[in-house]
Amino acid sequence: MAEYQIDETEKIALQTFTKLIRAAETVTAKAHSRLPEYDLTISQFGVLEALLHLGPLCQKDIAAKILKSTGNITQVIDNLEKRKLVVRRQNNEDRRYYNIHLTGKGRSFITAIFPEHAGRIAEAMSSLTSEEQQQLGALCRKFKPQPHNT
Amino acid sequence: MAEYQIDETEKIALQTFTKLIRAAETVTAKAHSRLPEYDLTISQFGVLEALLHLGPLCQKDIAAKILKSTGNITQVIDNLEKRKLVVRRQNNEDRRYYNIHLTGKGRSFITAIFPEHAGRIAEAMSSLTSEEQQQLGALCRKFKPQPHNT
DNA sequence: ATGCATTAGTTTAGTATTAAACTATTAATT
DNA sequence: AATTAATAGTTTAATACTAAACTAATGCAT
Repeated sequence: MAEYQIDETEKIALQTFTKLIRAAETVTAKAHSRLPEYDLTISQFGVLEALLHLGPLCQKDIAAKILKSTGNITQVIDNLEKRKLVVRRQNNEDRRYYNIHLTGKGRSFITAIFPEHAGRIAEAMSSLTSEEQQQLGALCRKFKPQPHNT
Repeated sequence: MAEYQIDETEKIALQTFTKLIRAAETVTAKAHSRLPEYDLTISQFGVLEALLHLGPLCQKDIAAKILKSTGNITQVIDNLEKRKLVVRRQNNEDRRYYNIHLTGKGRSFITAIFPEHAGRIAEAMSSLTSEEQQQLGALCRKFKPQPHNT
């Protein structure tokens, strides 16, 4: 009986795990399908979106926000800076930090494309009613992320 | 009123989307944290697991199963074959196909490590009760995946 | 039968990503 | 004040992955 319990619990966990991963993959694939048209990677988009909604951030915070390594962020910011969508500004109180700001060009760019993107996400999520989405969100919130180590 | 509805719907979709992605990321990070100790990538593990539970598969089916491109599968199978964990066997009825088989070594290897891996997934999922997991699974199942194009 | 289209798998070239070693700056300890 | 530790960001080397062009085999059409 106890053995059955253990096996059954694990079986449910495995099945749910697979469904969760596949759902996430399905939805992200749809949500990000048009980013190449804007010449943006998912990470680049994530950075611009974060800066738009949260204001200037240092690279470490950006890394935490979009779940990537700081080494990767260096390159993503490099690429965005080359296109003059963002700019690095060294913090004068603590010169280890660079605060990353949207440029005017960057702001109008992300402002212009964000609504379409949001619409695409909403569409990708529309397999669920808003009520179901809230249930899903409530369940997902119970997984506490561990801080990234890099 | 209609306008409010639209915005509210989209807002919920965006929030839920973020939570879903983060939950998937959190759980996979925990679940796969020890794979490097077995000298396996996530994809390699996925292939071995699929072969163990589903029997021999052709590369296209493997690609669909682990959500990667066929070009990538070629390389993953190459690497597993070098380590003599799997073997390619050309299908004689249709010689375009290679059926990928676990070797004896591959089978005992994956059989040995799978229980630990399953335990790790179960642990990662243990933020939710089995009932909650089943609710989560039921919600996730409503997202219908689109077939991969490559 | 001969060409056309499709399909499975491979190759190639390029990109995103990471871990780990490194530099530069700041904070803490003695 | 001097040394040590911690922190933000960069660099380096390596890997996983993809898209797209390609090869080889099969099925279909006229």
